[in-house]
Amino acid sequence: MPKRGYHHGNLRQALVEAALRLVEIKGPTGFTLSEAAKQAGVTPAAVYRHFEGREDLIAEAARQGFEMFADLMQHAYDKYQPSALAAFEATGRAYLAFARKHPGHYIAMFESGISVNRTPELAEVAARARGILEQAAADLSQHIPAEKRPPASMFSAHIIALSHGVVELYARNSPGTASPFAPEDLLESGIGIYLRGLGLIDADT
Amino acid sequence: MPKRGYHHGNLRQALVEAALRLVEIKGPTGFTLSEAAKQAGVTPAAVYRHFEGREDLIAEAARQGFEMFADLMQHAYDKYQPSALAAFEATGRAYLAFARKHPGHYIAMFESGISVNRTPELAEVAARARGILEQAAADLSQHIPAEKRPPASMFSAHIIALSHGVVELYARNSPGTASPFAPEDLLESGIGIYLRGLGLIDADT
DNA sequence: TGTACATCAGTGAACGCGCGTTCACTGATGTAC
DNA sequence: TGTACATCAGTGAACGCGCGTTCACTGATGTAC
Repeated sequence: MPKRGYHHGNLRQALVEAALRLVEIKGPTGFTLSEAAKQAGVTPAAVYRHFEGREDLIAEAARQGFEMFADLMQHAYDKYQPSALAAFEATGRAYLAFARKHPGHYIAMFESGISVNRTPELAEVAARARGILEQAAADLSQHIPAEKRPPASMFSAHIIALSHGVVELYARNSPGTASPFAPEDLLESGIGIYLRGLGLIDADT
Repeated sequence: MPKRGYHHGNLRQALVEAALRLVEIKGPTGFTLSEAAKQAGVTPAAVYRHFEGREDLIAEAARQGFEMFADLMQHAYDKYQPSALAAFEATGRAYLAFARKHPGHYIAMFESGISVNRTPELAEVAARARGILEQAAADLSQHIPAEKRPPASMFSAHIIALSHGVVELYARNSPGTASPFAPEDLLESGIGIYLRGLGLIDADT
């Protein structure tokens, strides 16, 4: 029974976690293969037993991020069924919550410069995450009169863009860009106004 | 009459432009002082006659970007006066237009990792740009009944976030992230729905 | 249970590279007379 | 207009550094008998 690997135990995952820590603290540029190896208590060369190279390591960090992200989305979506509206709002909130809770993953996914099409696995899990938001938007779109109904994937694109913008501009510790609003409030109110604009919630709230 | 500088003519600006080109083509990481110098036909050491170092060079590129950005915003705002609504919409559109037209500047400003508080000049011009959007939002907010009027700076934050999100996620040449919508349409429709949500434009459009 | 062997995760040294930065210099340009 | 001088933009060589990657190796672990 091979309870542990050789020597280190689980170096592969330790390297991913070191990379996440680096990227979180020092930004997308701050990650280097050598430093990640050092933090995992290992020689840079050891990394090549588990990854093809620098890019492959950060891509794995991003993949794990998308996996968690998609799970979180799915959970938020399921939890508020069968209300299309509540489910849609919840997936939007889950976006920001994820960025707050897992900044390293978020950076690896969206700011590290790796392409989502780097590997089929990465593309697949990213598509899964996007698919959930689009499903929520499609559910919601049922409640809009067919003749004035814009495409559902447009809704989700709007919400993703708004969420991403809030994260990048207001939820980062950019010194001096301090907004008087908490990112959560900003996103919540923005989504609220948007949904009112779709005629899906009352105007007098 | 010193019509030109020594030797090169206007190395300072040539270096800024080389940096912009690099950052546009190879991303925020792709810029190096040495490469910028090389592209300007000059030794890396020459850069130090005009800038304190690498950071100072990219910061100047960002500063010039914010200057143009603020001018563009101001122009969009002025052009559609006295209609608060048209002016607000126009500043939103100007955001995306700027990102499209000056990708190098945009990257230097928002993706290069330099802080807007690096120098007072940079902070000042960034504040000027933000101020125009907030003014447009404040004008607009006059048209909302006072008792149900959210703070104006919240409007502008929503629009900035949405615009930034659209740029980052849909207006970049990220292979495979291709959306079925043109970024301009996405932003236009998003702002439209948002303004409807504020009760500022008719619901039946 | 004990021993001989095979596996392979991690080592340590080395590589070539481009980076940002420094320094004494040189030589083209502008200026004073 | 011509000459001597001062200025200072850009040079070229050098630096120390950390990077990603390669390679032959070693020695701990797992396995066969």
